Amino acid sequence: MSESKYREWILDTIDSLRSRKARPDLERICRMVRRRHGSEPDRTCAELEKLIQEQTVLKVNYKGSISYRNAAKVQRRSRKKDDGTLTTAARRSAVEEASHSDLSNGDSAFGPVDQDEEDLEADTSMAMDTDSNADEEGADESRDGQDGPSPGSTYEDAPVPCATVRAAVSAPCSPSGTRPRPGPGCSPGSGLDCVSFQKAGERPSSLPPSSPRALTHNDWAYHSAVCPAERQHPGMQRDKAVTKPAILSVTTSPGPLKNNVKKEDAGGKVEDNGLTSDQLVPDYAAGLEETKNVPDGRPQTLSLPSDNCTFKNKIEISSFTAAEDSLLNGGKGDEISVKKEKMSQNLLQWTVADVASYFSAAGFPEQAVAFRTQEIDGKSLLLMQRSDVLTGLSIRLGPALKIYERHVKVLQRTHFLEYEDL
DNA sequence: AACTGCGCACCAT
DNA sequence: ATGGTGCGCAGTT
Repeated sequence: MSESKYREWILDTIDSLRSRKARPDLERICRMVRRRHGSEPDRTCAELEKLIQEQTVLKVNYKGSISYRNAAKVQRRSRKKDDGTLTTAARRSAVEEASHSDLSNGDSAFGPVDQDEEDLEADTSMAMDTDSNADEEGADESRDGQDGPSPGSTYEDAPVPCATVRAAVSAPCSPSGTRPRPGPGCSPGSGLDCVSFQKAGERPSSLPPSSPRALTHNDWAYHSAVCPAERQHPGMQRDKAVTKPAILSVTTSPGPLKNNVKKEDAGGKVEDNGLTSDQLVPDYAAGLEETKNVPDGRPQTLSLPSDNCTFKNKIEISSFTAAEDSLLNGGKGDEISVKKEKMSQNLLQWTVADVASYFSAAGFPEQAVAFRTQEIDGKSLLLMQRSDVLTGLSIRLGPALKIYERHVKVLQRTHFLEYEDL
């Protein structure tokens, strides 16, 4: 219950700061939320993390510092102009495209990437990664059950990652000095630090190695969504030991699939990059760290066995979707089918949060909100019909069509096929 | 002291 | 050229 409230508060705050031409950074967001609603910075920070994970809020690195964006707005803006001019059809795609790109771009670069389906897929997969992170979120919010690792504090996790990152980078967080102080309440030296230090700009170099989605341009940008590692970050502390696994899982998702499907591009790095957002920043430096753990930085193909997390399933699903497309082009199906299996089974267990995260990750953060609002969980998703998606969610036709055709339908088909087989 | 408004330079497209 | 972003500073609460 408080979650939605926080979502509102935070998005509102971000909008507010933006309109004031002030950078919507952690400190300001926390402060404003506290002032307006009396919420403690720590809590705000934690909630913000969740929003980032579900991509309701995008964390980006802009001009050397971290900023937070209202995902919904970012999307729209990106091609407003075009919209007006284009035909309905065109508009539609434009919008969609925009959303995708936005997701990845996060920042000022709401890229007008109109590539096409391929991009979509790519984005999707990328996004998925994000989801994977959501680990905690899934557990916490939806609390499927078993997994909830620990009642722990979500927010605590954030700090850790940062610290990690910091270490990796070697530069302490405060360097820039631009920012007076880390965050209001969000654990001192925690997420904020990471951020600030990252902005320093050195990060880029460190990323390259293994980070799947190495950032390519601008600043190094990574984003929770983007970085697989992220999920770790949430639970990093406790998972520390499991760090690798997490990574793996990540890999499992989009990256791997892709790799599997198209091994051609050796490295796979290329693909990732494409998707990559310019400035999305993953809070969790964990990602980096993880990356580091893996010496060769090669895409770890192992699939993570852990089935405990719901995310994983999610990820796979998404991957699957993407993979499916890839298949068309001639990929290998074995792996996919396996994933498919997992995914379909899990679909029934998806919670409302899982569904929302899925669509956010798939490049439809704005529409994901609608799914959440309508309380669509995995079971409901299976029952959705075309008209439900197109008109029942009150979302724009363009995204709705794509969501139905590329995601809902695919998920349903996969799910039911599985059952038939069984 | 904290908050707000905004001109203007930056940056990406 | 266009448009988003946010620094830095002045005004307001």
